[in-house]
Amino acid sequence: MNKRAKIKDIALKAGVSPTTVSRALSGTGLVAEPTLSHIRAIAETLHYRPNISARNLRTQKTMSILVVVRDIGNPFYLDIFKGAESIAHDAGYSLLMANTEDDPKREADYFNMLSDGRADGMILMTGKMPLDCDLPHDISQKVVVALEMIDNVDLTHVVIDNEYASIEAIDHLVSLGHQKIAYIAGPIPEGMSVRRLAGFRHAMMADGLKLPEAYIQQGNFSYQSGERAADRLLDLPDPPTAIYTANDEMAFGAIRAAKKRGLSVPEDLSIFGFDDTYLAEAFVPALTTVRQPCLEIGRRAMTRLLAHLSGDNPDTDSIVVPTEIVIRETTAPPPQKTYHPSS
Amino acid sequence: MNKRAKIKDIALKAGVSPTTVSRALSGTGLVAEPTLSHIRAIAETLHYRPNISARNLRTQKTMSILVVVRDIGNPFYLDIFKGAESIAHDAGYSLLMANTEDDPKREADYFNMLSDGRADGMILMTGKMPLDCDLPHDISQKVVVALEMIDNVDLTHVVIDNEYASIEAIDHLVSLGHQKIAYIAGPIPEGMSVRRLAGFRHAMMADGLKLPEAYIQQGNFSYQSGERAADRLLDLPDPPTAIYTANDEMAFGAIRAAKKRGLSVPEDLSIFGFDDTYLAEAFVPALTTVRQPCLEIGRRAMTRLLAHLSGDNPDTDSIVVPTEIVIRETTAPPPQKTYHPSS
DNA sequence: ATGAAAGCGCTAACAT
DNA sequence: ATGTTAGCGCTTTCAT
Repeated sequence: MNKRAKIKDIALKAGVSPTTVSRALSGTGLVAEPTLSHIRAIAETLHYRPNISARNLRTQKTMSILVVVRDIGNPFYLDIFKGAESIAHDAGYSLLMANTEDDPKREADYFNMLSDGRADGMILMTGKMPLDCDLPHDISQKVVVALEMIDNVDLTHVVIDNEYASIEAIDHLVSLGHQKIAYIAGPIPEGMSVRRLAGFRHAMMADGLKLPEAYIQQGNFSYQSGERAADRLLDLPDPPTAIYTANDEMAFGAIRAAKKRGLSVPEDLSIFGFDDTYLAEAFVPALTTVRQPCLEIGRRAMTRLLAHLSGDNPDTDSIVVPTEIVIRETTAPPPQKTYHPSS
Repeated sequence: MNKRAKIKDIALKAGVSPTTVSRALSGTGLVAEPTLSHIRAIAETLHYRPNISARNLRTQKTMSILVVVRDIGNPFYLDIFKGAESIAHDAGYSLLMANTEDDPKREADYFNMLSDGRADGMILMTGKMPLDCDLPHDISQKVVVALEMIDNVDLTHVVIDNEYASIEAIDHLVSLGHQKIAYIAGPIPEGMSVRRLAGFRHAMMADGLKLPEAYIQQGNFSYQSGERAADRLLDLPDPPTAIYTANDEMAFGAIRAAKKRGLSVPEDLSIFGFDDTYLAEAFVPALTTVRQPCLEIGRRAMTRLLAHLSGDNPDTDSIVVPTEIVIRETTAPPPQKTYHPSS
């Protein structure tokens, strides 16, 4: 094996200048036909492959995009990755995994990578801007925010309408006859949790339902916290007949809490999740939930980012992708009034 | 905002040569003390950050690693990513997501990226080598195979002992009193599926149990296929009292099949999964399963790869990481039979 | 301990 | 349509 061929070698062998070779190979359409195919043939013979670092240095691009999340171990991001990856790959871009673990140093690191030209753009899903780092001056054309909103920044956001989603969910429960509906919220004051809670309050009010404060319990998105929150709810003197949760995992926890005390889901207690994660469908009983179109979020975010990078669309207006409720097996009309749960 | 400072600017301001600046900043220890801190101070003032493309071009490195999977949407990889990322990040490397979708073209693409110097190394989890591409001559120092084995290649493998894992699982079921144990396999002839099936057969034989061929059903790792396979098993004239599955999702499907026909898990039927995926624990009932130490697999694979890249350890001997069985709520002694006395 | 000079491989301005 | 020239910003001999 010799060393790799470079443009110069091809030029020499083809009897043209390196420039012509470069032009021929990158398909600028500025090279006449006989030369073109001649060059291509030689490149083929020599197994030519461009040196990417050299190109990157010259063009000031890297053809890679940072995808920044809090926890790379969270399955929720998977479809977003997948959607973003498919768009990026088609455009010749690669995805760089960026995992902040909520560590401010890491958050800053990844922004520095952007400034350093180690990546051309970023899809930011941590819900926060970093401290202590140089933001690129053209940040609005390099960063798209997805999933979690960040207030007061002029960046494109790709998000769902958390409030509307809650209204749809509650409306469905109400249409089944539920009046005593409780909510298990995510950690406050995180933006997403706050908005979903607001949506719930809003929906309950719009439907004219009573909402005792004890009907709002807080979890941290883990199934364990959902189980504990549901325990508190079911211990209430006047427990709810339906529980709406801020994510699917807490819904799974709530199902566990119900089963533990001999309650059937959905006969004795309805459960409504949020996210339509992987396995919501496989769960027994299959979870009724709000579907977030994660593939779509990933695609839209990447599409907009690429438009920014190519200068095709500098707008930073937000993109709201629609959610839909998916009715499965964990919701049903409330039980008839009895003192004891029926078997 | 001015344009970014470069080494030359610092050199000018510090009254030294670019060479000295480079040496000072990369900590080679070849610069005397007064100069050193002087240079550092100026770099700080100018917010100097090195141009990575230039460095890459010069050093022929990129400090990034390809992580190649069949389907980036599969949650199973998450902890492997996480483990690999933590090691890589500490060493200053970034991870490039590579998603093959089982497309030979993509598989080749990612190897080409390696050859092209777009990435320094690769962790390969697709279980196959690509066709139609130039493999780097020093491939054994650039590629580590994880999770799925590839036969006849001289590359480091980081894998679990699928056979031993099956033996442990079956032994547990046997110790509970089960004799009629069926298996839902993954797609044959994929390496992983073949090995787990072999392990199951081996274990059944070792325990002296009868194994009718109908007790081995095949799925494709989806929960739906698990449900269908379990249906076939439970329709048998002499159905099993325990089902062992090649992954957790198919186990969830089997639980669904059982519930559908009014069978309780684990009272009427025991289910034993494989992987200990996310949610195995949250499932109701919580799934008894074989835990694959994915974080560890990711860490070990990356550690070895970095050792290869730095030349510290050129060995390609395989690394076998231990599994363990996790007993939760889906396994119990088989139901009593009036005419079959048991423990 | 520091500097001068060369060059990694590519592409883009500016000719012709 | 093709060539000439220059240079992206860094690191690394090789000299002093």
